[in-house]
This record gives sequence, C-alpha cells and structure tokens, in this order.
Amino acid sequence: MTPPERFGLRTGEVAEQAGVNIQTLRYYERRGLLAEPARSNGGHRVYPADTVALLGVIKAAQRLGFTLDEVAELLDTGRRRHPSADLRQRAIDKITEIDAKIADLVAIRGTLTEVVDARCDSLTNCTCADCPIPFLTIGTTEHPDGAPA
Amino acid sequence: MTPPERFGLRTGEVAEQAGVNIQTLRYYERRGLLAEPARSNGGHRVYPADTVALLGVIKAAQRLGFTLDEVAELLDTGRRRHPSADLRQRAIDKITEIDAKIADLVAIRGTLTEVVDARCDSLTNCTCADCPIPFLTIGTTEHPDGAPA
DNA sequence: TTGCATCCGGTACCCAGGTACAGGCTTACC
DNA sequence: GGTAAGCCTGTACCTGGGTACCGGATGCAA
Repeated sequence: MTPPERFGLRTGEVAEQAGVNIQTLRYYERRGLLAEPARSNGGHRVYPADTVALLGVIKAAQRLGFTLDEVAELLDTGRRRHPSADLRQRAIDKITEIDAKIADLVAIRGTLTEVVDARCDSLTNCTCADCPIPFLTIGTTEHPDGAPA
Repeated sequence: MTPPERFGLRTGEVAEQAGVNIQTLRYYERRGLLAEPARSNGGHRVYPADTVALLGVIKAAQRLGFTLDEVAELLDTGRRRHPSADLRQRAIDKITEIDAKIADLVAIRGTLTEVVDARCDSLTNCTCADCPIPFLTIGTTEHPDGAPA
C-alpha cells in the first residue's frame, strides 16, 4: 500500500526507485513518455509519486516489445478520451510479431543444437559428418515490419 | 553446379550474388569479417569466388544470434590451427541465451494475450476487471550477457 | 578512344535507446 | 552560513549494423 500522493519526488529518487538512470528520465521527457513535471522554485524537477509506477509501465511495455514511440503513443491514447480498441489491436499485432520472433528463435535453436550434436568445429571448414552449417538458411521469413529476429 | 573457381568477382557481383549492399562488403572488411581481397592494377577489389558463400555463412551466423564481433572471432578461430571445441562451446552458450529470450517472449506473449482477452483499453488507466497490466514485471530475469529480450 | 557503369577512399549519417560530461546553480543538513 | 550532495541545461558520445554521398579514378565494350 503506497501512501496516497506524497509531496513529490526528486529526479534522483525517481531514478533510483524505478531503477533507471537519471539521464533516462530526461530522455523520456524529451521523447514524450513522461510529462514535464512541476519545478521547485530553483528549477529542480518535482515528480508526482506515481511516476515510478509509470516508469514501471513503460519498462513493461518495452519488454512487451513496444518501441518507445509506440509506448508514448499508447500512453497518449490512454490519456485521451477514446481508450478504444486501439491497445487491443496493437497487442494483437504485437503477438503476431512475437510469434514470428519465437519461431525464428526456435529454428535457430534447433540449428545450434545440430551444430552442437554434430560436433561442428569450424564455421567455414567444419570437418564433421552431416554438418548442418551449410544449411543455415533459416530465419529468412518475412516479418510484418520487415525486422529480422 | 557452379563452375569451379572463376577468376574473381568484383564488388558489385559479390554484393548482388550475396544479396548485400556494396557498402556492407567494405564494412565487413573493416570489421575483419572479410579478408582484404586482391586488387586489380587500378586498385579495384577482386574477390575469390567463395566470398559469396562466406557471406552466406556470416549471414547465417548472424541469424543464429551471433554479433559481428563474435562471427569475426569464430571465423578467425576456424582459420587458425586449433579449431577446437570453441564453436561448440559458443553454440552451447548461445542456446542458453536463446532459451532465455524465448522464455521472455513466451511470457510476454502470455501477458499480451491476457491484455487482449481482458479487453484492456489503456496502459495506465485500464478499466477492465483483473487487468494484467500492473503485473507486467516479467522479463526481468538476468540474461547471460545482460541483454533484455 | 570514347563514354558510361562501376569502383575507389573518406566521411558523414541513419536507427534505437540511451549515457556521459562540463560548468554552474540549488537544496539539505549541521 | 558553510559545504557537500544533488540537480540544472546543453551538447557530445556510445553501441550495432549498416547506408549514403562525394569527387575522382577505372574497367570494359563498342
């Protein structure tokens, strides 16, 4: 249970509690992920207490595979009136992307396992029988956004 | 069936056949992935015919999740006398890495599915019951190289 | 031998996602 | 009120994997 709205956190406190670099806070501010916070008389940033939680959301969304631009947009969309099915649709799209990535990784893992099992000893001059390396043409599948795994 | 060893390929031919940019060839040369090729009298690069295959190996290794530095090192190791179990060990390490990435992606996918199923409508102010977003603390597992998924 | 495609080296730039540093002001605590 | 820690802005730099552009030299075919 966090106490409801303390008086504000300084940059260093937010950074430490959220586990990010101070510079990152200002970077996120520039990128539009964090709103410009209030300032002390002397010009120091004073963040609302829930900023730490917001940073948690941002980091989580990043882990979900969203880029910072996407996160910014999602946060913005969420703050505006029309929460809409936008997030839902984006999540669905992301799932497709992630499935492709997983598929690639699984294929890659399979090949690596073959490399290990076959006791390959060189990328270019492997002397092992049935060397799988010449057949490494996996992962060439097109991804929705054109990004390889 | 490729004719056995023509007299050498020019940059553009290698690039086209390997499906890479010409600049990429010079970039790889700088990075130590491609040996400095022979030169024509006028100073133009003349590549041995197997360069295209080598580029295929490089691209394959990249798809296997090796960085260019790692690929360079692997190629170098392979070219030296002691092929050793080095590639094998690296492949094993890569498999561990890839497993961690897959695990993260699967977890992420699960959460995204929950987001979709729960009909979340906002990252920060989701109004749906049992909203999974606050619990997006997945993917925090340490990876061998410290890289998040 | 002319003319156009290709290649040369060098340098600068691109993307994402940050991180570092300098020089100066503020805040907090004793 | 002194002093150290913390924060300010602005700018530059980092990693990784390339890509683009420039002015000039070459290669090759007609």
